[in-house]
Amino acid sequence: MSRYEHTCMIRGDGGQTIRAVLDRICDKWTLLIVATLDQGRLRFSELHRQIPGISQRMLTLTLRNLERDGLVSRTAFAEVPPRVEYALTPTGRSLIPPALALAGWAIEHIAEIEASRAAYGDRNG
Amino acid sequence: MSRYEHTCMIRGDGGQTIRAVLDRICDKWTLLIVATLDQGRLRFSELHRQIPGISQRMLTLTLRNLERDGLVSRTAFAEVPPRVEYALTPTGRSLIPPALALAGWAIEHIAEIEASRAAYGDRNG
DNA sequence: CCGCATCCACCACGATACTG
DNA sequence: CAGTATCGTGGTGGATGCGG
Repeated sequence: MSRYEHTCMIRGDGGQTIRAVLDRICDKWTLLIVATLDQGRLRFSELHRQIPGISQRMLTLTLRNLERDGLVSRTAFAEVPPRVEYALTPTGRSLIPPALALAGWAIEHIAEIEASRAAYGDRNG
Repeated sequence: MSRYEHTCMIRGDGGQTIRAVLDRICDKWTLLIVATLDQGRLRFSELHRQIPGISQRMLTLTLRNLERDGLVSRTAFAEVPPRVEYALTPTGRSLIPPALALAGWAIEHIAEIEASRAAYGDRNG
């Protein structure tokens, strides 16, 4: 089976499936949160500390979406002060390997991509 | 080396590298175009036909960005009527395997994600 | 055939302030 | 501590029409 036939996995249904997932994981913070939770259970404030630049709002929103999609579990404790812990579900953990594949590609090629972009910017606007 | 240490590839520099790549490939059409070009050289109109739903504008825009980043090469022929062919560069081809990894995950888990989403929607708004 | 220009709707995201 | 509410904004992408 050629690689071209494999890419039917991507083009398959007109891109519906792949794009459904891209819409899910390709926002600004999702992958970062999933990678951070690979450490294990973390509290809201710990996540907030470990992910530089994220706002409370986006952390809350992204975690809600991840919970809704079954990638992250949320456990609230009835204490004072309140405590909430987040952890990856098995489905969430299964996202890590393909995410690492993508990250590996990123690290390997980001330099030449930016070089090409700079060169193109010189030739044009 | 534990998997947690691997995820440092993602969290590494505060997410700068991984997000630079996500910003590049996670728009609506990039991955679909790259997968389609895995067949080989294709003309503009052939791409337009093979990717259902894409507008001329977005096809042009996305191809320009891919060319700028060195993932796609563009060859224009001085003919009447005009003919332009697009093909993956080696860098562009190298994106296919990680993209397939992600697509594989998508196909494997999209059903349970949507089920979880539906169940969540029932429990809430 | 291939593409650019313009206009416009939407929404992801950030900043800020407030609550149990 | 762990959120919610509200407002403002830039950018993405769709529709349409024109140009080489």
